[in-house]
Amino acid sequence: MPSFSLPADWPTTIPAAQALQTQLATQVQTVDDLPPIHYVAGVDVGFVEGNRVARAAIAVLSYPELRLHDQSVACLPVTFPYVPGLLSFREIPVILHALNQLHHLPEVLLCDGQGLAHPRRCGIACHLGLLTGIPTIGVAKSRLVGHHTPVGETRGDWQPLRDQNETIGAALRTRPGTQPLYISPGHRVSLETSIAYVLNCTRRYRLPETTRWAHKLASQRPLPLFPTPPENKVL
DNA sequence: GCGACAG
DNA sequence: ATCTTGTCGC
Repeated sequence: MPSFSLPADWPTTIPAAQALQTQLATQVQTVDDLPPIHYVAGVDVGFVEGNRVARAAIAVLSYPELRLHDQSVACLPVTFPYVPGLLSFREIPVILHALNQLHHLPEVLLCDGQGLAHPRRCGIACHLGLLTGIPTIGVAKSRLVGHHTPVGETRGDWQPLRDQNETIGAALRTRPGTQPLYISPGHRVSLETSIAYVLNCTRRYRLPETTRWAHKLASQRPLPLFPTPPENKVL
């Protein structure tokens, strides 16, 4: 079993978190450096208890069959507010906890959110990739930064997502008649390869099967340890 | 000052 | 993210 942990100097303030992202961005690798892929995983985080507790779920699927192979769910009190651009500081602690409970680590991780397509080029996919060494891809349902021309209507059509005169990701049509997904490299994966994996993990829905499984697990009610016995009402 | 703003 | 019923379209 893996044992990833937070760095000792984990930021607790917004300025410190932003400074760390600027520094981490210099270490992000956007050229392909992946082993042969046999397992792909999706990560998702949900909130319960009135947003006071974060629940992370990871679904590991065989590749390219996309059959569920391993899974884990972890909970942790929330310690950082939601601030656009600082998502990783809110979600990574509980994600590491869930990763540590996996029996089999995937060779690539599809994250819910941006990778390179971030104001400081360090979205949650980059951050998680740097902390774990696992190749990561950012898969977001909406845009954080950057602009693009209209995307074609056919599955697989895409347009570069640009910001400050550089390509930071892609708006990808994974299903006709729905909004495009925003794909960007996390760590150790190129944009072209990121797009290919997202398409290969997507069947008949807008979201990849990895993300759909993780979302399902994260929003699922935990099974009671002691199920309520059937009542013995006297009628 | 105003609009934008992953989950 | 989460709160929530019905509803439009293939």
